[in-house]
Amino acid sequence: MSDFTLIHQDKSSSSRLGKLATSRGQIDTPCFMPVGTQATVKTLSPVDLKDCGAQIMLSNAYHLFLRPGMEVIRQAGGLHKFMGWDKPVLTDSGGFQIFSLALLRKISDQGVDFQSHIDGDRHFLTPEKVIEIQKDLGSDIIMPLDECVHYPCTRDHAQVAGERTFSWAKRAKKAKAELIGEDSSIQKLFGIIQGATFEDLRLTCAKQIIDLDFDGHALGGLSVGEPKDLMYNIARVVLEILPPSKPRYMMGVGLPEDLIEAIDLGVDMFDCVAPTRYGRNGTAFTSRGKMTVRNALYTKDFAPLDSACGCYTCKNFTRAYLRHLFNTDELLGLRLVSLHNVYFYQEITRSARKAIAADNYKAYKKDFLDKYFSEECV
RNA sequence: GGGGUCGUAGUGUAGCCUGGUUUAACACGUCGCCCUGUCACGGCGAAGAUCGCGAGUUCAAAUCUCGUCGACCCCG
Repeated sequence: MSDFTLIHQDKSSSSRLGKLATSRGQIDTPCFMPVGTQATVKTLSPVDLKDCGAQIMLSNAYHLFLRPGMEVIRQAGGLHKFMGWDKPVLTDSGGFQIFSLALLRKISDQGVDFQSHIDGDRHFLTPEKVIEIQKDLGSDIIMPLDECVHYPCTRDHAQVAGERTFSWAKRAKKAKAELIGEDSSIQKLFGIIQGATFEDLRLTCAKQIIDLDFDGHALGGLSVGEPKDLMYNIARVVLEILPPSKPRYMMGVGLPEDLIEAIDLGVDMFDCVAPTRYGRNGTAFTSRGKMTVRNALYTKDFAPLDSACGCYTCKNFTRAYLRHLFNTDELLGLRLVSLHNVYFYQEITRSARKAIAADNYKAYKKDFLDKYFSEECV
């Protein structure tokens, strides 16, 4: 019996409705995972997240390994207890940090020699070590160490990174079997497909990863600066050959329009810092597009951020008030807009699931994008 | 009446002593753009000032001199 159940395949698109079973509850897909790198989704409490409808959150093995360190997490009784979140958690391995903190690393086939961005201490991360860390974290879905490349990137470099990612995937799979066991109901291990923007490399990587029989498949290394049509094209090409019986996770994506596009192509899971980072920087995502909350335009605007939204922020506060909070550097502003944005993202997946169930995804998508990119602001 | 301090973008200031390297700087405010597996309450940019007004000195004045107007302070 698989932990992932494909409930319905939309007849108007490649979008799918599914359920992913974990020991901490089921996740309806398509789903969006708010990012809580430091064992917290910045400014939001677990109660806030649940109120938004978040079913799973993402955290990060690399960051937690450095701080507070695994001894603290072990003594706390695992990551869930440590941060007071009892729903599923997916942890990223730190593969992306190799990419984003590139100045502080040396990659070899054996692993990654990192210098901590916090105190300069050196650490050596291997595929095995990363599995061990995530075992101790106790996250419900764990990710193998991978190598992400920048865009643009040469074919040779992309090929080397893809091959290394594959060889690390094999080691991760083996380490998981040895350290945690084969039982996927405790912790699932997804395989990450790299290959940059080269279709043939992506397909090769995908086939290799598929053969290793992971619990799910992840598209890595996308949305790193490549044009959108390239990103969607690569996603489409890879998704076409992924087995429908397993969940597909598009790592680090994306903006609202990206979710809408990728769901159309058959992606089931997403994570992105956008709702929280944009929220902290004063941009709200609304059904009518992005809104820069601090603009003077809203000084005396006593409407909610989005009149179509049912979140706590929209039910209780006005644009004028939120603008005031940002203008005065009050912390509540960061929190209220982050809350709204996370709710908005959850609402996208909720309504997408409804549309898929009704075989109506294409119409839903068109309606969403028409409104989102329409010129009317209010 | 006498003496003094000060007048530079919407606001608050720097520059003035030791004129030119000033396309007059900075902060806040205003406006715009950016952020995609978070070293990120972050990053980038734009508009906005005939330097109170007038005259003089000088090759050259926000800067020196004189006058004038205005604000404030002290002494009568």
